[in-house]
Amino acid sequence: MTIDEQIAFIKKGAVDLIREDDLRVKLERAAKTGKPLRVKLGADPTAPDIHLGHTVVIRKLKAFQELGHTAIFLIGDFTGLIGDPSGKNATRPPLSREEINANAETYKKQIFKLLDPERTEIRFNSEWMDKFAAADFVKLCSRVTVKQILERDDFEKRLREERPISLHELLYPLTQGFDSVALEADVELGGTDQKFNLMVGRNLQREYAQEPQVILTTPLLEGLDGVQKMSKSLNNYIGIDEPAAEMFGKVMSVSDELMWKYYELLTDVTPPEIEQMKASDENPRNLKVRLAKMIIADFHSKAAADAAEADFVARFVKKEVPDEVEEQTLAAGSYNLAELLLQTGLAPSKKEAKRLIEQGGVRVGGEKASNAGAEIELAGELLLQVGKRRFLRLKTG
RNA sequence: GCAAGGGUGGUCGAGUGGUUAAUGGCACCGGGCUGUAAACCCGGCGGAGUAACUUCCUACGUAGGUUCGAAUCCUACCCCUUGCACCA
Repeated sequence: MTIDEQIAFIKKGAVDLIREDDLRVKLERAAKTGKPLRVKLGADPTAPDIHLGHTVVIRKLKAFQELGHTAIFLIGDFTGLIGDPSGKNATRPPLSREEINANAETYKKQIFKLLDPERTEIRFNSEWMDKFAAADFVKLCSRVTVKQILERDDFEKRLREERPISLHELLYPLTQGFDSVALEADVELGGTDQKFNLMVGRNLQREYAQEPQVILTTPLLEGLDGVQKMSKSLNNYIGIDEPAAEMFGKVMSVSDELMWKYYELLTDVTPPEIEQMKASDENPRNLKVRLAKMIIADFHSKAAADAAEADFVARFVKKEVPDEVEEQTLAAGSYNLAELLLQTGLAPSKKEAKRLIEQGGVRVGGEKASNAGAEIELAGELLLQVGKRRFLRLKTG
């Protein structure tokens, strides 16, 4: 790839690139000297449960890696003690070393679905911050002015609204910025909400006589609802550990409109190709199927993607029973239907079981059940279905 | 420590003595329709028992109290937010 092509590849879907010229210089030098760039991405040490929203920026890290550069995945175990100021959370309870290590392992397991472990450094900022004496910290603080820190939007806003800001919150951007100095980062990635912190890193590096890092920010990805950002707490996310079939269904439930953004941020399809698809009169459903399969292939495999599609078609389009059905074994005999649903976990309570039956959502052996009090004779195999997507094969034993 | 405001079901948020398992939105579940687990429409959405229900139990921060009756009033306590004071 030429340098221009590399830049285009890196820029795709990004919001800020500061500065493109600096990036060009760095890329050219790396090409000439053969010395890869050090590209940093910071993460919280709290329970990692990566979803597609997080992968937008991770894919950028991957992009650099594919161009031959070094990915640095920084786990902010020290900064985690502060917590990125959102105006809401104060100091967080410190995690134990064991918890941090366990979380780091989970991170690795998840990010290596995308990244190449051979070319990824996993680092912790406690590595250098724990060695910081109070005097060192004072020195660090002397490198920036209060005014500079208060420029951060949410600080500025809180100040204006006369809401409190704890002193330690001001230290967060500073500490994160210093990580870039410690790591000698050439590039730092982050979501748009990280822009200020990334800029502080740039400024601090200048203070410490390093070449300032290039910063690249990525947009927040909307979740399945198409409105709010993808997040676990809003339950509108697709987790990268989810089964392929689950991912497929979730992607298919994304609106036609949002599908384009997913193409842009979650695949390597180029902007011209995306435009071409938009212009074609292809059924959007088929384009969405393609999207779903690409995403699944990243986290599972091509084969799993094909299987997920087949399963989806069978289950929702043809309304067939899927190939793989969970099984449970019960003693032969007579069972009250509502109780059976409760016992097998298909319904959380008897009342819910009755509701499901009354609303026509339950099938027993393929037949729609209408009587919640029905006695079911269990001998041999019996297929239970609740709704369109929950199946259970009962066996006697 | 003082003062003010607040703690309601998965969530947000009404309700300020009596059809209150508690309006409404969101989320979620089932059904219909469809190119889709989209949109839209319909139904449901604490639990238990019943053939059924104007049945029973549990629930509005915690513990008591007033009352025929309280999420709603009183007392104590806990927690959250904000301001002030103390300190400097």
